[in-house]
Amino acid sequence: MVRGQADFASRPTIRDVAERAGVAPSTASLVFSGRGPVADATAQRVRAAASELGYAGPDPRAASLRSGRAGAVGVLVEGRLLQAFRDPYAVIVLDGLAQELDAIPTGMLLVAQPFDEPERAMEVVTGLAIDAFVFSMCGPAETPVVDHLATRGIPMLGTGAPSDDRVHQVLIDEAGAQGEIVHHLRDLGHRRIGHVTMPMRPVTPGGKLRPADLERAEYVDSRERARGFLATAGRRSPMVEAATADVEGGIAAARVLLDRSADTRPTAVAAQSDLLAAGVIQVAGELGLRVPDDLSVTGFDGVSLPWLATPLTTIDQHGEQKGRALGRLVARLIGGDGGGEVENVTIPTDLRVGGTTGPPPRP
Amino acid sequence: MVRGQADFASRPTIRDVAERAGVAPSTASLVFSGRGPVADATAQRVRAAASELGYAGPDPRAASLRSGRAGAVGVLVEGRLLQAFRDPYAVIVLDGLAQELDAIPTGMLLVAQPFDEPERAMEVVTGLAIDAFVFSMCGPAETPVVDHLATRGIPMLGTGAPSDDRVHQVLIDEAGAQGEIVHHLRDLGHRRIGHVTMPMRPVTPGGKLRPADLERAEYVDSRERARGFLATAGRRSPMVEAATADVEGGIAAARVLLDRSADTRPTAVAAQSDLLAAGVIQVAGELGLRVPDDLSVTGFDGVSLPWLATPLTTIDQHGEQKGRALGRLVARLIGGDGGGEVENVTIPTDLRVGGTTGPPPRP
DNA sequence: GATTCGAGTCGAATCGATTCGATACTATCG
DNA sequence: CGATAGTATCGAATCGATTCGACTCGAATC
Repeated sequence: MVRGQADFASRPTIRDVAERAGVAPSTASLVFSGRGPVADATAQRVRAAASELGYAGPDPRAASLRSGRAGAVGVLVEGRLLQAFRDPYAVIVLDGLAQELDAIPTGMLLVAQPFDEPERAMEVVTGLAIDAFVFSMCGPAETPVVDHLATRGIPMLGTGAPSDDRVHQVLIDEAGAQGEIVHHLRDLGHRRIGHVTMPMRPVTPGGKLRPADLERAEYVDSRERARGFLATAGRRSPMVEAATADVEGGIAAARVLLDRSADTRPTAVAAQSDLLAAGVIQVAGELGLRVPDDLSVTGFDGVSLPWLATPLTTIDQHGEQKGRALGRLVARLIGGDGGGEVENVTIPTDLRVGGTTGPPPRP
Repeated sequence: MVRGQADFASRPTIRDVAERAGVAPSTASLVFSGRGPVADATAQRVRAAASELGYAGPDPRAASLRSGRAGAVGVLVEGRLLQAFRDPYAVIVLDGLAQELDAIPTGMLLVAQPFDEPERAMEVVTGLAIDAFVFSMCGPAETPVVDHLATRGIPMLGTGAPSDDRVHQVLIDEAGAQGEIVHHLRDLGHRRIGHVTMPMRPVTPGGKLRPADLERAEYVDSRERARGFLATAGRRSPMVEAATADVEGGIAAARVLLDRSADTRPTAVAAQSDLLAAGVIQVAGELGLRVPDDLSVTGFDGVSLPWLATPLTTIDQHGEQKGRALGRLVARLIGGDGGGEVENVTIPTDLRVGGTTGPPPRP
C-alpha cells in the first residue's frame, strides 16, 4: 500500500515549536491562544519557529479535548437540505444565527434528520464535537437527540420544538399572530375563511383537518397557528393540511379547500406560511379567481418572494432577529458565565398588510 | 457566581463504565466503537453499566484526538448565507454532498467567508476539527484557507476554485457548455447575441465588460463561460457583468444590455445562470418584448424555478450529481486507503431546450 | 533595606478516549 | 496429541494540546 508523504514526516507539534524557540510548550500555547502575558520578543521567536517548521497552529482536536470548546454548534435540518432551504424563512433564521455566531467565532454544523428515520441523526450527533445545539427550524416535539445532548451537558436552543425543559426557546406567539391576521380578514368583512396549514407531522398525506386532529399534531407551530385560526375564525371553519411546506403543498391544499360552489367557497384563505400562500394564489389564478377581488389570501413569515406580483398580506416573524436571538443565547450559554440563568425569549410579530387582502366579493 | 450542577458531579468517563462492568477501558472502547470482537455477554454488561451511570458514549473530542477522525467536513460559504442559499443551484449541490456524507456518516460544517474580509474565514477554520474541506460553490481562485489546510494535511475539494494543485476538483466544461447553448442560438438564426455574466470578483459594481477584462477575473467559472460565449458568439458581442448572482443582478445587467434601439439590440441573451436569466426575462417584460418571439433567453445550471411561466432553455449542470461526486471523493480521501491517487472528475452537462428560445424576430 | 506586586515563564498534571501488541483460552485439524 | 487458528480481553503507550500553581526577577512602595 502506498502511503502519503504525511506519514513519513509527521507534522510538528507545539512541543517541537517550543523546543526550537527555546521556551516551554506552555509558553508557546500562550502565544497561539493569545491568553496570558508573553513578552513580545518571546512571542516573535515562537511564531518564527512555527513558520520555519511549517506548524499550522494548535491542533483543534487536542485543543478542544483540553479546553472543552469545539468551535461549532450543531444545527438540525429536518428532511433533505434541498427541501429545507427552499423555504426562505428557514434560511433567513439561519442567516441571523450565522451572523451572531461569526462573532464568537463559531461554525454551524448541519445535521440532517431524515423524515422517515429520525434515529439516523443520532449516529452523526453522537460523534460530533459541538458546544451547543440549535433546533432552528421548528421540528417534531420530541427527538432522541435531546436526551443524548442533555446527558452530554450540551446546551440546546429551539424555536418551539422540541418541547423540553432542557431546551431554551426563542418563541413567537404563534396562535396570537395567526389570530391577528384572521382578525384582519374578519374586519374586512370575511365570514367564510379557510385555513391551509403546514404539515402536522414529519410524514403526512395532508388533506382535510378537523379540530380534533390537532390533538395528535407533532409540530407545535402548525398546531398553535391552527388553534389561533380556529379561535378567531370559528371552530367550524374549514382547514386543510398541506403535505409539504412548500408551494406545491399549498397548491394541493388550496385545490381541496376551494373545490366547491361559489356560495360555500371561502372568500378568504389564511395560509400558515408565505410559501403556502403563494400556492393558494396560484390555484386562485387557475380557478379564475382574482386576488383580492374574489379571494383574499394571507401568509405567515414575512419573507420576500420577489416573484409574487403583489406583496402578500402576512405576519412578519422577523426571522433574522429570531436567528440573532438564538445566536446570542448560544454565545451566553457557551460563555459559561452563569449561563444557568437563561430565560426564554419571545420575539414580537407584526401584521403586514399587502395587496392580497380586501373586502369579500358581493354575492 | 452560580455554577451548573454539571460542575459538581463531573460526567462519567469510559474508565468509570469499564470499571463498573468489570472490564478494561480498552474493551469498553471496543464495545462502543463496534470494532474488534467482543463477547455478547461482555458487551451487554458494558452497555448496562453505561446506562446506569448515565454515560452518553465516548466523548467525540477525545475520540477525535486519538483516532484522527472528526466526523465533519468544512464547507465554505462565500458572503451571507441568505444570499448564497437563495441560489437553488448552490443548495442542490450541497444537497447532493449531504446525501453522500450521510453515508459515512459525517456532518457539514458551514464556514462563512465575508466578501469584504475573506481573512475572517481563517479565524474559524483554524479552530475547527474537520476531516476534509469542500469549496462547493465556485469562489475566488485564491484564498488563504488553502495554505492553512494544506499545512494541516486536510484534503480539499473544489468545483473549479480555488485553483490549486492541492485541491481536488469536480469540474464541468464551463466554456464548452456555454458555447453549446450559444451555438443553439446561432442555429436558430441569431446573430446579435448578448451575454449576462455572473460577478467576476467578490465585490464588483458590474457593468459592461470587454474581452480584455476577463484577464483580471477572480471567479474561474464566470470567466470560462464568458470565454466560451465569446468564442461562439464572436468577440465583439456585448457582455454585461451582473453585480450579484441573483435575479436582481440579472435585472440590472439586462437593462444595460437591452437599452438600445431595436435594430442594434441583441435578439438573444445568454445568461450565465438561471437566476440571471429570470432577471433578463423580467426586464424583457418591462420593455414589452415577448419571450421568445422578440427575445430569446438562455440560462445556465438547470435548476427548477417553478415560478417561471415558461421552462428555460438552459444547460443542465446536474448539480446533485456534482455534489454527490464531491461527497464520494471526500469519502475516498477520508477513508485513507491510498487516497493519494484521486483524480479530478468531470461531470457532463446537457443542453436542455425549453420555451424561452426561438428564431429571431423578422426585422 | 525589606516588602509587595505583577509580568513573564516553566513543569507537571490532565483532558478522555483509541490503538497496538501481548496473552490466555478454546476449537479445529491432520 | 501437538500444532494452528481464531476469539476475547487486557495494559500501556499515545494523541497534542491547555491549565494551574509555583517560581523568578526587577520595579515600585513604604
